[in-house]
Amino acid sequence: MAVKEAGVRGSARERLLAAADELFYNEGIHTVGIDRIIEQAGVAKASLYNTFGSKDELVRAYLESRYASVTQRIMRAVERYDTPPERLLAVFEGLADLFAHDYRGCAFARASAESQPGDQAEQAAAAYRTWVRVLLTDLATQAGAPEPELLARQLHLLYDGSGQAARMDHDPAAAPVARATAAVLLDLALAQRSS
Amino acid sequence: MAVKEAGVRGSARERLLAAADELFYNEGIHTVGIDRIIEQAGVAKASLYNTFGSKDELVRAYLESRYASVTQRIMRAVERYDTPPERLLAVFEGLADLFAHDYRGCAFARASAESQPGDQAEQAAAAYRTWVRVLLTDLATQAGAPEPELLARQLHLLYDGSGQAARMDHDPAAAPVARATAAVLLDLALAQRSS
DNA sequence: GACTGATTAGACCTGTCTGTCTAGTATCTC
DNA sequence: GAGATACTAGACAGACAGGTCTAATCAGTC
Repeated sequence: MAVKEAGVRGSARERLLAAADELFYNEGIHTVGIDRIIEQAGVAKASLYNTFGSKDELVRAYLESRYASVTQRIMRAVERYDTPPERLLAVFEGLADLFAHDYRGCAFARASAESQPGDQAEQAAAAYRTWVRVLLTDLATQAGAPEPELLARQLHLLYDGSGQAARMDHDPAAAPVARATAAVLLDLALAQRSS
Repeated sequence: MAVKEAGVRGSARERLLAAADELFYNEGIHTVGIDRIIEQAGVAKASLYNTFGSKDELVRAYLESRYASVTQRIMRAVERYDTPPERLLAVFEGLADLFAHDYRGCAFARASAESQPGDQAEQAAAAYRTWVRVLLTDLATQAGAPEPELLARQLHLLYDGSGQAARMDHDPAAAPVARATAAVLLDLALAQRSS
């Protein structure tokens, strides 16, 4: 029965990744042991080690899949709009979407809080932060901001801050507040351009 | 010799707390074992358990001491000024001071990332966040903001965001950027009042 | 100098962690 | 039906965690 159900749910790799995604994200990487993972995945321990080789490698795969799903969610929100200013502010609508689904904070910041300097978690976090910053800078440029790097930096503060607030205060409304604040800063930047 | 040196450095409790403060903050609570703590403190294991009773209690004391030192540092910056708008923005100067000294992110967010829901770390984090929010709201009210709660909320986003940026991007300059952005939002709020 | 209380080093206990290994079973292909 | 492949359960090893305990040592007090 367990096997049949497993067959329905997908390959051992997929089930392990799904279990890791949920448990690592919700409870922390150090806190969650291999046994918890394989129990939740409904998979034998040997399957985990045949598929991933080590817990470290499973963590790597978990962070990679988080990166893909988060960036995809943000991009989906951006692509709903056509004009550059709308697209820039849509980043915060992507965050709102993120916060609405069992949000427990930035996965990379969480992982980084448990990792040693130079660890794979720090590298994943750095890649994610670069992605966000480049996205914001590009969209700010396209929107016509006179100093796109500065605006991107300000919006990145709001981006990070809203994630922290959503997590620590259990307050998903941090996203619309950040969006509204970003809109104020954007308007101001565009007004300065024409003066 | 070790004993003499210990005598110079303070009581066992102080040394344990100092070691916990450094190791827990820099490397994480789960990652750092009791043995690392007592080695760094130059103290016997029995002394730790006589003084604190358990690792959990040491963690509690560590978070309490962090709360005291962080809030104190912010307040010192605020009290350097007399006028309410300056005092409000001085919060970000307190952050700059914080970021300048081996900053590794918000200690409460870090601890919370490793903790179970309802844990002592979450309670400490909630207390800290309430303290920040109340401080910002009070200062915004005194500065004459027409909607002090809204302004405080916006500034709290910048507060959190600058901490995240300082930590993840190794960029202490996030504090002055946040301060400048906060100044823009404050000016705008005060301008709306008189219109 | 004897007593008290705090502190020391470190052996030790118990539980849990990651990771390995064995032996058996289900499924699919030829 | 035979063989290959992927998976299963679970025992096991070695390292390390938090925590306890013993015996010795030191400082201060009478």
